[in-house]
Amino acid sequence: MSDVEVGLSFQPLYRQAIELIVRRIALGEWRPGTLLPSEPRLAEQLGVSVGTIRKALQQLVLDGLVERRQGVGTFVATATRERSLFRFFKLVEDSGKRVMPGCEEIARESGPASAAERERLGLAARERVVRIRRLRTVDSQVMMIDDVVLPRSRFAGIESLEEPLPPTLYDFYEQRFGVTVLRVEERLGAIAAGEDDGKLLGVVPGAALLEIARVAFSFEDEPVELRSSRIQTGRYFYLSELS
Amino acid sequence: MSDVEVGLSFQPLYRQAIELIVRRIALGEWRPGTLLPSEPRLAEQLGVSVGTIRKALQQLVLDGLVERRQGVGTFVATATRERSLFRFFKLVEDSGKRVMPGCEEIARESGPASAAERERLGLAARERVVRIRRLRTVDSQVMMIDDVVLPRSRFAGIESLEEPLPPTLYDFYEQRFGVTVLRVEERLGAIAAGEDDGKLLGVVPGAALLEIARVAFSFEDEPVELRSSRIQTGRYFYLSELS
DNA sequence: TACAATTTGTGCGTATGTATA
DNA sequence: ATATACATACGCACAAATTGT
Repeated sequence: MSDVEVGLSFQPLYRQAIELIVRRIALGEWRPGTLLPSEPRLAEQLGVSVGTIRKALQQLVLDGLVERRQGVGTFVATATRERSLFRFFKLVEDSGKRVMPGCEEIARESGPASAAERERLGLAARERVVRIRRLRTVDSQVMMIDDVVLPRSRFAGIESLEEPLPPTLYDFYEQRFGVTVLRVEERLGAIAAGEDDGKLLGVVPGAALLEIARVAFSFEDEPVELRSSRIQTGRYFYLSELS
Repeated sequence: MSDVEVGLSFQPLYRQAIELIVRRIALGEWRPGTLLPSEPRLAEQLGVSVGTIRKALQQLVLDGLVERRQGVGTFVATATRERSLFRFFKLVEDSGKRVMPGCEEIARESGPASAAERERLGLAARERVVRIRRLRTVDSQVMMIDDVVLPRSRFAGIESLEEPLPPTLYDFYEQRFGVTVLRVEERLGAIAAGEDDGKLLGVVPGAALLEIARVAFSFEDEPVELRSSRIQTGRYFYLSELS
């Protein structure tokens, strides 16, 4: 076994391999969709055995960072529209069928970040954010209001794009701004509909809404998006599967 | 490679090993907490190499069915009170700290299963269920109402136990009835508090509540418990982490 | 305290099967 | 048909953790 002892923080070789590969992806050296070197090549480059590389890549598959196809190779995972939709979108109908809502953008503007936004996005004082409000519709009925908050620093110029943003944002973030969303945290609660939300959703003020407060994280657990969704449940549910 | 072709349904050796081990756990031959044979012994018993057994066991660790400790051995996973609490209990405070609520049982009775209950629990006509209602409290304030529905066939005699059931049920199910919960599905929505719930929770009727409708599954995806929780959010949130 | 036995964790190497271009 | 890539399966050696002597 090679000795790659690194001072106080010893790590197994396959962990070190994981970190090296993740770093090259995070730095943009291997962009989403890129074909990685084959197992023997990677092993040679890193000076470890093929088995060690295999173990590292298998872990990266579990983390969702790469995809492997037998006979083809290992690719950096991409946020396709399909996967972008269903990876983090957990709304289902009564029957259990996944909902695929339409989208209507009704506002987009830049402004100073609030204290709460600065804290949750890790922004410095006086940094600006872009706020986007969109209505999600099913059968031309509004079933959800989405409020997205983005740090302008990471999404430069997004506030002045002419066309409405596409329905699925994470593939758009990736292609347009090089921002990869790896993980989201959602806090769910119930709130009473306010005047505005009630009007948009077509419910009386005070009606019970499901609220999802999401923070999306990229590499190094950097928060890159805040999102608040308010949903008129009854026909739709948030499905959580735990094991 | 050994030929273990099984007619039309070929499976890799490590998959077959997984199935054999799972079966012995599901049948109760290896009960929770049991020390499994060592890797070499398992390999010998199943007639495969140690590496194949290792791959199988690693997958079972990911599935949460076994736990491995270096220098000691591999154990069938047990639903300890600790893990029973936090594995499927996703309520957190504003700060992100996990909530550890108290528990007060206020009703337990046997009755005929409704059509919906029969369907979701996979019961035959005229089968009976046991219904348990409990209040979950924080700082002597009721923050959640839990309604648990169990098939009497799997939990014989639970309706006539004298003492109130323990706060964490899944370890109790396991020790007392040999029922192992492997997975839960939860559907979350917002509802308006009714008269009864409002009184118990100390909120006005019509207030927004978070409702969690859970189905718990055991081996072979057999549903073994229904649970409906209604929560007064504001101070508490349901935390969902997706990656 | 020291030592030995046992068990899993890590790492290497090789051969063969299967899917893809 | 050939070459390439990942998937499966086998074997071995040593490290690290634990337990009992």
